[in-house]
Amino acid sequence: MRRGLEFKKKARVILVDDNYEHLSGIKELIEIESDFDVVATATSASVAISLIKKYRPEIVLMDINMPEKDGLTAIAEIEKLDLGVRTIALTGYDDPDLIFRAMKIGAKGYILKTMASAQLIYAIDEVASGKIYLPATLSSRFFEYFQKSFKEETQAVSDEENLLNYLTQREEEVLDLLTQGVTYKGVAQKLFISETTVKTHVNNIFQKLQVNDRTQAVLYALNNGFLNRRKVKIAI
Amino acid sequence: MRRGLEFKKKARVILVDDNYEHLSGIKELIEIESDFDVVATATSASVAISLIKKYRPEIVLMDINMPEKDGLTAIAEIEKLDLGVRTIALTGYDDPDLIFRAMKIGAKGYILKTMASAQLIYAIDEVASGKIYLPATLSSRFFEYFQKSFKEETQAVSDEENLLNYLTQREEEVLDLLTQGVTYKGVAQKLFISETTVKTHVNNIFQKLQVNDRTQAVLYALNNGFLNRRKVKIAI
DNA sequence: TGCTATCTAGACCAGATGGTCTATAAATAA
DNA sequence: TTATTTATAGACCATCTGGTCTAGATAGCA
Repeated sequence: MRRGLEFKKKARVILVDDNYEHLSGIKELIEIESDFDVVATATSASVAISLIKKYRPEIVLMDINMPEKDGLTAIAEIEKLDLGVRTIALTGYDDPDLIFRAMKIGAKGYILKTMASAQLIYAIDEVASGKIYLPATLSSRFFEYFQKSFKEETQAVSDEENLLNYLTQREEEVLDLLTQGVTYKGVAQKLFISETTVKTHVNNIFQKLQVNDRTQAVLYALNNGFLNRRKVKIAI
Repeated sequence: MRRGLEFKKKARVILVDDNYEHLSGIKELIEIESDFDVVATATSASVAISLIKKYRPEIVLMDINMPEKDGLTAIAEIEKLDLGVRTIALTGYDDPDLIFRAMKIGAKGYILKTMASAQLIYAIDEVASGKIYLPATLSSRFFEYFQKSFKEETQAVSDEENLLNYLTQREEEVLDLLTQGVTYKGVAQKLFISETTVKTHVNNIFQKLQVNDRTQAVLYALNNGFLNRRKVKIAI
């Protein structure tokens, strides 16, 4: 009874694991070691989702590695339901990609089955109180992955290689409009220049970016940071 | 002397903080409470960078809030140098946006000035040994921010609103090629169909996506998750 | 069985796009 | 001053793109 006397309602929990033995093990653990209320258990993701709709628990402990519908997809679905249910991913693997994807889709915690039972209870406690919980080791792994994918995306081309840097001011303005799907005629009107001038600029842009048409130019611009002062992509 | 007797080389540290009192305070703390070697200190980011080039320390403790060049920019520059220096951001603010940006550009840790000195030493220890360290509270804040920005991007449009979901299999294939900058002729060749058929598909795509030309179609596709099974954008 | 959706493809045409060449004015750098 | 860069714009032409209409083949559904 870690939390002892208190006024807050006991958090209700649903457990999901395709392994029945493991399921009852965790159930027992939680009931003995904490004052959380295990309102239901499920051995498949689809059953779990209907139980969640029925019981509206605060917390769902979801095994990631399950046949049929996997846990990650299930978590995504639960998040989409937007019932305020907070999901903790539970798995045997500390694969950073798994961790990243789980956190991405909205898991509020991620713990390993090999971790001590106290850590599991602590995690539920933290998540139930509105926090997001990742053990330090997993957090570290997550960030390595996070930074790595970021680096690959952003440092893929240096300033000298980024052909966008060779565009003139006016060419940038034209390209900016092209990336918004504006036609030549539209560009001409917006910039108060003739359509032929637009074409001249566009041809220069093509040459500088080494592309053959507007679509490729737009794609080049989007992929090479033309708007990336505001938005950044992360490889998944 | 937390680490006591050991064979590993003492990690060398450079401290950066525009406040000189604070700087010497931390220096003293590190020298008394740990066996790290403070090889240099700096009160500005630009001085820090030259010191880093000179001393090649393992660790840099960088204050984020400084006049002139701010700490985040400095960290980004240090990362770009690619000297294997591991930087820890040190600041008074637990603003999730700051944390996110720091981790994004490659900071290996982020700690608050208000945190206990033991935590600072622990953070250096962890980072020096190759890990990434974020205290649980900051990590939690980071993830909230991370998930929020993610949700905004991906759930901006529901499935029913996402016109991409109304495309047929074949139309998706065509659009996929268009988003790679392929011409109609190219699409025809790749899909082994006539150019007229491509045009028919493209026209249907335009109608379904309610756009007027290929560029707009490509933009719609990119902005509405056409590739988001692989790549995901995060608002910064 | 008939209805519907999907994929295929042709015809015809207007207009948009892209390629190339030339040329002028203004600003800037050598 | 001269050369270069940038922004402007016209001419000419081939090709690509997009709009509309028709239509056959196939598959699935009611």
